[in-house]
Amino acid sequence: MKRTDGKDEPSLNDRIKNDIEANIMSGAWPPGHRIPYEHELTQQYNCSRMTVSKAIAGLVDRGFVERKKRAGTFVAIPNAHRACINFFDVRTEVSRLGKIYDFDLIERIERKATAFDRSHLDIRAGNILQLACLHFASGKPYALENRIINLEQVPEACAVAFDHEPPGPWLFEHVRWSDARHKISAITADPGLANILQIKVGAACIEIERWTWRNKGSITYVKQIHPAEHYSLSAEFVAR
Amino acid sequence: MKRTDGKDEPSLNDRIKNDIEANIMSGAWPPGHRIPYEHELTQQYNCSRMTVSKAIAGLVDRGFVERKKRAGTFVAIPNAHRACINFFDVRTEVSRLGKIYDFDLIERIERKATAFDRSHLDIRAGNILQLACLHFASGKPYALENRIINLEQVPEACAVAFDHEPPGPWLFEHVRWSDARHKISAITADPGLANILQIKVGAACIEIERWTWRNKGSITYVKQIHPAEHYSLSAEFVAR
DNA sequence: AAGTGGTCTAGACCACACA
DNA sequence: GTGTGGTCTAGACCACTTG
Repeated sequence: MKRTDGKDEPSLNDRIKNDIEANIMSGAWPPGHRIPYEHELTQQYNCSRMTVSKAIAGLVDRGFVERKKRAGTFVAIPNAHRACINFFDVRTEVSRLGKIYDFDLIERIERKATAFDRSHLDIRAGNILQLACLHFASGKPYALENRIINLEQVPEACAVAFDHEPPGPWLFEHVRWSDARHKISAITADPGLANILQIKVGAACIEIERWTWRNKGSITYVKQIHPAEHYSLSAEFVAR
Repeated sequence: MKRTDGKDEPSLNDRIKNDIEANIMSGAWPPGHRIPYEHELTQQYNCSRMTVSKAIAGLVDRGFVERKKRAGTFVAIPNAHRACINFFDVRTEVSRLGKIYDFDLIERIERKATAFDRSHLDIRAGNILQLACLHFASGKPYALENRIINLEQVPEACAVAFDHEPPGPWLFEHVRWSDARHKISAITADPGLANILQIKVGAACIEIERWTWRNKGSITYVKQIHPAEHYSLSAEFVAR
């Protein structure tokens, strides 16, 4: 079937997708319910199987249905839902808040990997670059960042001073990564941290640790500590 | 999509995907680089255009490339990366930790929506169900949960006592939602909270708030507070 | 053994953005 | 105009799984 010219906004496979999704959302097709076979939808929409397959593939990607060979396609039984956080680098984050970004480079050390570095970067040996910096939003401390970079994976970092450009954006532009793991915790400020972040001792902070890989090679480990008073994370739902 | 976890032979479109991805990952094709035209890939892999198109569609979904009509397909310029948290209900979460789950229903109130309820559920009027419960992991307080349910969207909840099944799993099974927003913050325990969670006053806690909708209808708002000492969130990278 | 989804082909027409 | 991606067809063979 050719597409009827004129008033066709959505593609046919989008229409099929939406129709099935509506049936699931309304509860008409509860979890575990078998949706029509592909060949039935083919007849119902008077289209080829490829089009039906593409529609269902989209629903599979979003976790609405599961395909089982020889049995059919079924409304998925949700057991978890997924929430996504968009992590921008701190500079971008502060800009998006409409505040003026600044940062101080506190420490920049190039050295052989210590036991700490080896465990956090999951490497056996090699040289690393350790960086510490304090990010400001309109003059107020916004986050303390401690980072180590695996120089075997990112040798170019040796040549960068990081006194004018923070390491986050630089890495964003220079290194492509394939995997990252984050750990989000809550801590209270000890006197040293409180002094740096200009908050009260015992104040709540959010700690974000991130390990980053390109394929199997560890790129960087970073720990960012934010005063909780003016910081929270927001995450949006995605089905899958 | 076919998940080739084992020693499966990858499909042709998977091979094309992986080849392109490898070129992007290695840096051979930097951000902004135009990847080969579809008809070129068609020749290179000796396959039909549909197969190439399917491969590229997968890369678009994962945020690796962008297609532009009349111009070609280009390596995407990353400006943020996305991390996903899998939220299970607390009962499942505790079970997955290998601990014994239990909970106490502290409060169950059915009432007309107050100003608090109306702002948190984004409704003008109506009846709501307020629930408070304390979750335990092997006998230790694991999380304090405060929840309100919009009875206009979930009238069946009226008939449920929630003294044997916690509200999270019940909602999971009975209501399908389309959108959710989460806010993750760090707080310190005041004396009341410390007493309930059996932690020290001033101890760090992670607070997770969640607003849930089905299409435009607000379903539930929930706030969970976890002692930070034994709790953190982990998030995995997804390109898009 | 039968019927499902998984993948693929070799075409086709279209809208669109750029030259 | 021209050539790109966007979508679709009407078949086909295969692997898998379950009745």
